[in-house]
Amino acid sequence: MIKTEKIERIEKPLGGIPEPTLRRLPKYIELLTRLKATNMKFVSSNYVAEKLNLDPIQVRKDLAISGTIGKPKLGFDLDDLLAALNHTLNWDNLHDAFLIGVGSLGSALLGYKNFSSYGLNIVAGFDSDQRKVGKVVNGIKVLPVSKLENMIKRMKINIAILTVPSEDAQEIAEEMVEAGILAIWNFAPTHLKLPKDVIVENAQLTQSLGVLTHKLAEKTKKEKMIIHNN
Amino acid sequence: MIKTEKIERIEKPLGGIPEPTLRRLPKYIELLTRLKATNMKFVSSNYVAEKLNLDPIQVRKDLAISGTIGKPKLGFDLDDLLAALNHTLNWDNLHDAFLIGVGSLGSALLGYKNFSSYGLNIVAGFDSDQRKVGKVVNGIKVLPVSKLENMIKRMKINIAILTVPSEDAQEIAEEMVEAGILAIWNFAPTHLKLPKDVIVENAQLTQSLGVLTHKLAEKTKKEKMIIHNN
DNA sequence: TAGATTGTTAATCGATTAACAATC
DNA sequence: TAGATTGTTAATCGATTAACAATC
Repeated sequence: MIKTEKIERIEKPLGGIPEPTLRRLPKYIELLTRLKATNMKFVSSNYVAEKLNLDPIQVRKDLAISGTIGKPKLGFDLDDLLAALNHTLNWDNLHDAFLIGVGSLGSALLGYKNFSSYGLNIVAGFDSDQRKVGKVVNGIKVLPVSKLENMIKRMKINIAILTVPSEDAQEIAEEMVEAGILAIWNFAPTHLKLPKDVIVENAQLTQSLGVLTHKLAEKTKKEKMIIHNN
Repeated sequence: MIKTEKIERIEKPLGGIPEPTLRRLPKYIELLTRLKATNMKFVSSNYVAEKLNLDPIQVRKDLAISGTIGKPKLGFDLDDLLAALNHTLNWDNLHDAFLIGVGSLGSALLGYKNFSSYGLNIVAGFDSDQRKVGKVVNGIKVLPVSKLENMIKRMKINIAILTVPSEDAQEIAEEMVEAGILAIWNFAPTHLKLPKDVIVENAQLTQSLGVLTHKLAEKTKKEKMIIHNN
């Protein structure tokens, strides 16, 4: 009994930020970065809400979790707010990462220069295709996947970007977990079944596409109904 | 008064599926497709829940919205269920789409053969770079972006995949809306401000990356606390 | 039949929205 | 000061989870 209480008291403040809030933070960061470039110094929750089509109260609640305190009548200090939000997402320091699967998507990601703004530093690519091994794609070397486990251990890599075909994803993921990987950013459209202490985030391309095609069907249906009602 | 009531009665059943449910549907489809390949004929909500780390009750509620009725003791007919889920997402018929921005990510997407499983058929690419125009990338022709508006109108294209740099995204999106586009799948990490009847789905790479890096920070922090407590 | 599984109705939980006092 | 904006506390809403009856 006493033990349970203790655990709850320790864990509660840690998993503190609601995931919907967490998913909105990058939107704030993106907007604020744009505003900063125009030399704006303060920004109000109303302004942010209007630009992002959100509710001002929600914006204030969201921004509050970063710990920044706004000034009545003025709003939030742009620099402070940006720094705090970036810190909340852990985007203010770099994490080395491996990318596994140097196909067309993997190569595109290797070429994406902006990952450093998001705390990500890709240090090597891996592929099982001998023809790709040894190549340098956008300045990043491609190594044989056989060396993956060893390199994760040796370099103490925490983050893996998984861009292999669906069929190979589960197996490689398990290997990496074995080697001590802490987080996997999964681009393969398949569910990875791994120990629950491993952080898995799915890039979820099919998810957002599904929402889009479904909404489109609804919209078309609705328009047809309106026509029939006239 | 009477008018408002009428609108509500018409709209309620249309926007019926909760978005969290909608976002889980692709996961079900992916799993069921794999099971189908093993010649399984029936599947229970418990089995699905176990494979996807979900709650069985939630799975049953989710599957119910597709209209499929399960058989007590047996579960759901795999083929029926798959067909119904694909229909719910509108993945059972093809939609022509344009892709705008044939950079490395855009090219990677042009090469992605599986979009047809998701109801998507990319018929042309567009780019503002004269050197890319005229090229054929993975069988898909690249046209000048100056022709975009006209082609959307002429071919009655409903879906656009937007893979241009952030700075250009808003302007091109507005152009496409002008031309009558109904839905935009946005890969640019910027918020598009458009009339609210336009369907915008963000690929949200930064969102999922943000969740990952945040959770990683929490995890590391927690582990440090545990060490200090020992 | 007994047992497994579905599907529905009710309870709980958490996020969003509203109301309002505090403050520059 | 008056007015705009913040931040907190309460109310509402919707999704998840629980309980249980129905059925093969």
